[in-house]
Order: sequence, then structure tokens, then C-alpha cells
Amino acid sequence: MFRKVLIAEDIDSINLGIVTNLKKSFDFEIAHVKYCDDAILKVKKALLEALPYDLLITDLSFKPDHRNCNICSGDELAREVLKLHPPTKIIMYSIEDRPLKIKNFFNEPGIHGYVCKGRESAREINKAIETVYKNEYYLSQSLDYAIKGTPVMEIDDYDIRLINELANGLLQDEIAKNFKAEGVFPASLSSIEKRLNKLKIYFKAKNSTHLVAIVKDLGLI
Amino acid sequence: MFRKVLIAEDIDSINLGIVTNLKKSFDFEIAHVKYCDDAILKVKKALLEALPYDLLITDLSFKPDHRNCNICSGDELAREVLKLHPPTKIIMYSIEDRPLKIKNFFNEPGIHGYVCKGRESAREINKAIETVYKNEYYLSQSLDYAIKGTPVMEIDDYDIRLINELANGLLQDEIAKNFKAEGVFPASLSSIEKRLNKLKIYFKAKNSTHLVAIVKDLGLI
DNA sequence: TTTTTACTTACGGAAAACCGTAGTCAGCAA
DNA sequence: TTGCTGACTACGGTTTTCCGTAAGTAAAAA
Repeated sequence: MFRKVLIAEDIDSINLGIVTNLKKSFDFEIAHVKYCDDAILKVKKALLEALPYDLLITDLSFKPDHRNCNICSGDELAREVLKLHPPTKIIMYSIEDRPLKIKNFFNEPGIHGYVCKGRESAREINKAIETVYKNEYYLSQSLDYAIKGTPVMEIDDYDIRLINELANGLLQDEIAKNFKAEGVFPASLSSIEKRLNKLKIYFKAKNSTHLVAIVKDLGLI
Repeated sequence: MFRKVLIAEDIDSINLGIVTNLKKSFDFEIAHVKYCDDAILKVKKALLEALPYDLLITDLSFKPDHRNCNICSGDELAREVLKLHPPTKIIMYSIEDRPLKIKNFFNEPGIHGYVCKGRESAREINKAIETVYKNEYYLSQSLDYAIKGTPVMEIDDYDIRLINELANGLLQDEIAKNFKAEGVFPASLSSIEKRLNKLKIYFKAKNSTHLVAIVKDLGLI
């Protein structure tokens, strides 16, 4: 079984809940931190001692507070930990339930398990630990169906940037000029109009304002 | 001190964390539920036994799942509990940190304390319990400044409805027609244009799309 | 009672979004 | 090598938003 497990979670009552639950079911050594940067320090220290963490359980979002953070989110943390020690297994444990976002986390940074916070998630964390220990992937069952049913969506960074610029109040003409100045391609007003039209069809939006509202609700921007 | 405390929280690891923490610091009887409807049943049962809950600690949002729920959120739960047993103190414990929303909860349904989930919130829950026991109000310190700093905002239901209709993709002309048909006043296109202009000035939005984005970020719609 | 202020409504013009057509170019398939 | 497809770009027309002005009305202040 795993021997050294690191938990990164900012909410203290969740930290306490996870640790209490894991101690009932497993025998491994558990450490827990509230800041991603502290997690990185622990991982580095463990590597120096030749006793690396073989499992990381991390939340996705970490509230900013008075401390300046270099790493501020669970996906960034996972990316760094996998760089430092590629054999480490990563289980993400978050309230996030947007299928596309979660699916992408398996690709990049390359997590091994995802448990959606819920009424039975303590039991799911245990199953996730057992599953990723066997080198299999784990996904909360409440998400599994949703993710398999999600249509292939070819929304790329350009599209997100475009909608974001609209949401920030820029006119299409201004966006075109900015894209041209920055070397973002394509940059013509017409192309922007056509791309926005495609996005509206895809998201079933009636106009640009509606599109921005839908995309915000989906959490893509 | 309080004698019977009810905790309503859907995430099991948070439930476990809160209960574990409270047992370290207090001596009262603790019950916990994952569904608001179950909380109501417990409150009613306790009233029948003439041993009512004198404190409720509740989350704000409860994930919908396979069960059909009559009461689906912490504010609805608080409202019902205060109807059933007005002396019960209510502490809300949530990830929500939008100042206006939280401020409103003190007015309606009339909560007595609010703790924002965070790194030190276990300690804050304890302070909140002691504070509301003394018939004082408790507010997470991280919010206190933000709430006091919030300007008086003269946005009324009409404004919210208007922005919401835009966010739902309706044209200004369509909104005018709908308002006229429903007897919403004022309903002319010109008045809607002028009201939107005022809102844009108030929120410092460059256009209607920007306005919708800002208002969504603020959590007003 | 009179005057002032604020809001509603209508309207016209400018700006921006929306929409369709056409030409060009690059990449892919036959 | 040739033909086809998809994307980019330009442009013109229509629709919608934005903006300002003016008239009417109701409420508040003098």
C-alpha cells in the first residue's frame, strides 16, 4: 500500500475530516498542508531524505490570503509534484463538477484520480486510493456518466480569450486590433464575427451577451 | 452553553471535521444531517420531545442528487427552523464570500453568525458559537472589512430582472414587450436604455455585455 | 400654489453587432 | 498534378445598441 501520503487542502474542517477518515481505514503516514507552497517544500524535503511521498490528495482551488503564493491551485501543485517525483500518484478532491474541466485534468497535469466532494466522498476517497494504487484511474461515479456523455467540444484557448475580451467590455473591433498588435491569429474583424457565431451556435446563445453569460455559468471564464 | 446542536452539511468530510472539532471544545449533544429535509424532521421531533435544538450550524448550498428535496439550501432551512422554533440560533458556515449576499442573510432569514470556510475556520466556528450564545452576532473577520466597505447600492429587483433578461439573451426591444405584457413598470424601450445606462455607470461597465459579466461575477444574478 | 426635479416615453442619428456573399489561400484527397 | 474543402478576410446591408434631445407627467420642494 502507499506509505507516505500528503494532503493539500486549505479548509481546516475538511483537512481534519479527511485525516480522521483515512486514519480509520489505512495505516500509512499522513502529512497535511494548507498551502501549495508548503506542499512543495514537504515533497522536496522527502526526496532529500529518500523517503518520497507516493500519494498526493489535493483540493483544486486554494483561497488567496495574506501570504504570497507561488503555486496557488491544485492543478499547478500536481504539475510541480509530478515534475519533482513522477511516480507520485495524484488524487484531486474538489467541489468542482464541470466534466470538461475534470477530464482535462487527467490529460494535463495528469492526475490519476478525481473525487468530487459530496455526501459519500469519504468512502470514495478510500476507493480512489485503492484504485490508483493498482495503477488504475479513479473517477467519481457521479461524474463518470456526465463525462462520457459530454460531446467533443473544440473550444480552444483562442475561443476562451475571445469571449473573455468581450466579457471585459471590449468591442469586436478593438479585439481585432489588439489581436493584430499581439500577433494573435486570426485577427480580422470578420473572422472574429464568424468565430463568435460558431460559438453561439455551439452554446445555443442568442447573442454575444447571452454567450458571455452562459460561458460564465459554465465556469470557462 | 448550548445543549443541543444540529449540523447540516452535505460534504461528509466537512461533517466529520466539524463534529470532531466541536467534540474537542464543547460538551453539548451534536446531531448531523446531510439533507435539509432531514434537519427539519429532527427539529420537529425535538420539539415534540420538548428538547429543542438551540443551535443550527448549516452550509449554504446543498448539492442536488437522486433524492427529491423540499428544502434545498441553507437559507431556506434557516427560514424554516426559525419559523418552527424562533429561539434557535443559526450559524451559517459556507464557502460563499460575496459580501452583499452574506449581509442579506443576516436580514433574511435572520442568521446570527456567519463563518466563511477557510484555513482557520474551525477556530472561528468556536468563537462564533461563544458569540451567538451571548446574543451577539458573529461574522468572519475576513468578511467584516469587505462588508463594511460595500457601498450602499441602489439596485432593486427591477434592475436585477432587467440584467437577468439580457443575460438570458433577450433583446432590449423584447424585454420592453415582455414588461409591457406583464405590467412591469416602466416598460418602454427608452426607459430600459436609460436604466441600463445608469447601471453601466454605476458598475463602471463599458457596454451591456460587460455589465452582465460584472454582475455575474458579483453574484447578483 | 407654483416651481423645480426626476422619471418615462418617443424619436432620430451614430456606432456596433449580426448576417450573408465573394475572393483568396493553404491543406488534403483523389 | 488537380480539384475540393475549410478558414481567413473584405465588404455591404440589416438589426440592435448606444446616445442625445425634447415633450409630458408626477412628485417633491419652495
